Amino acid sequence: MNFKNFDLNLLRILAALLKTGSTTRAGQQIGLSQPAVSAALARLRHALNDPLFVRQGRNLIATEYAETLREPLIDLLDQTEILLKGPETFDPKTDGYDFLCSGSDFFGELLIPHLADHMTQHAPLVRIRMQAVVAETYADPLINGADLALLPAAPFPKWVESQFLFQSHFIVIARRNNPMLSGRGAVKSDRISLDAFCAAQHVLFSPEGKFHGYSDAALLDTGRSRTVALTLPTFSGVGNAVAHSDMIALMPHQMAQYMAPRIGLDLFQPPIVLEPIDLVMAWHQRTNNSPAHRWLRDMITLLSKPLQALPSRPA
DNA sequence: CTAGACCTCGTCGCTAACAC
DNA sequence: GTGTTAGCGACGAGGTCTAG
Repeated sequence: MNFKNFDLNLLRILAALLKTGSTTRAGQQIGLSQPAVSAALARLRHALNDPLFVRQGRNLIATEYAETLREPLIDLLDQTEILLKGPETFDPKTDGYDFLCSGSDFFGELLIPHLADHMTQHAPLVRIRMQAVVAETYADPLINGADLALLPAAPFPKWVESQFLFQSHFIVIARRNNPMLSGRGAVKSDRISLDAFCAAQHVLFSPEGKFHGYSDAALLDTGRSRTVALTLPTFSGVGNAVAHSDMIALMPHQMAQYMAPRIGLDLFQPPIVLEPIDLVMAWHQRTNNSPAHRWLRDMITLLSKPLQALPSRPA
């Protein structure tokens, strides 16, 4: 036989014939008419160079060769069916999976600890590698193999799926009793004056090391500008730099409220209107139907809900 | 009940045009 | 250069009918 030309669909029909011993019943079992099964049997006989079945009264009796095929063929088809179906479920209690996630320390500080807690209790065999965002475009982590990227909403390519998680407002952070601000009449939790904002040196979160953030464009609309003296690739680095200097920074309100009591920061409303940013999770379309990936996305969605509830005005 | 004759229609492979 | 889509013809699977 020539395996290259062999129609593997005939194996399904042969298995049905072996099970039923009748072209009529085999057809009923697999959804073909009797003549169609008969024709398929003729093709099988020609391809395998064996009569396969000999008619005996009202039944077809399998030849010795056909009998040798019975068990391995049925096993093979059962295994093929399981293979093509793929995993239908993911049980985090018993199934393992290694995920690669990409996101800033904003997520590392505020979201991942809750995920870690959930993993120890409910998903002991799941492992997550969290990598920092260092990317030219937001789709880069997914191109480079990340299963999930946590990042600001952006115009993603068609092959990227995304889901909104929560919104974040930028607020100003400064070290406690920063003389640059207290001398200018700023009161904690109040709106910082535009003059004080522009006079201060700024720390900027920028994984790419750029000296311009999205707030600079908004500032430019008012005809003013600021001085970015330092950029850092992590929000915790920005917070610490501000806590140990007279520099100030803009920071997502959830992160600022998390860090303020820990390292001694005062929080202020910015002097200009800054549109809130949408934080999303993004993933490659190829993992849309993966039960394991869906479990992870559901967990991220669930655990990020408290972050949406945090008020944007400092207390 | 099987299997051959004949018919219909879907699929496959090839080519060309087009988009990126 | 590569991938996608449309158009076309050839082929074959599967249907009905029917003889054995």
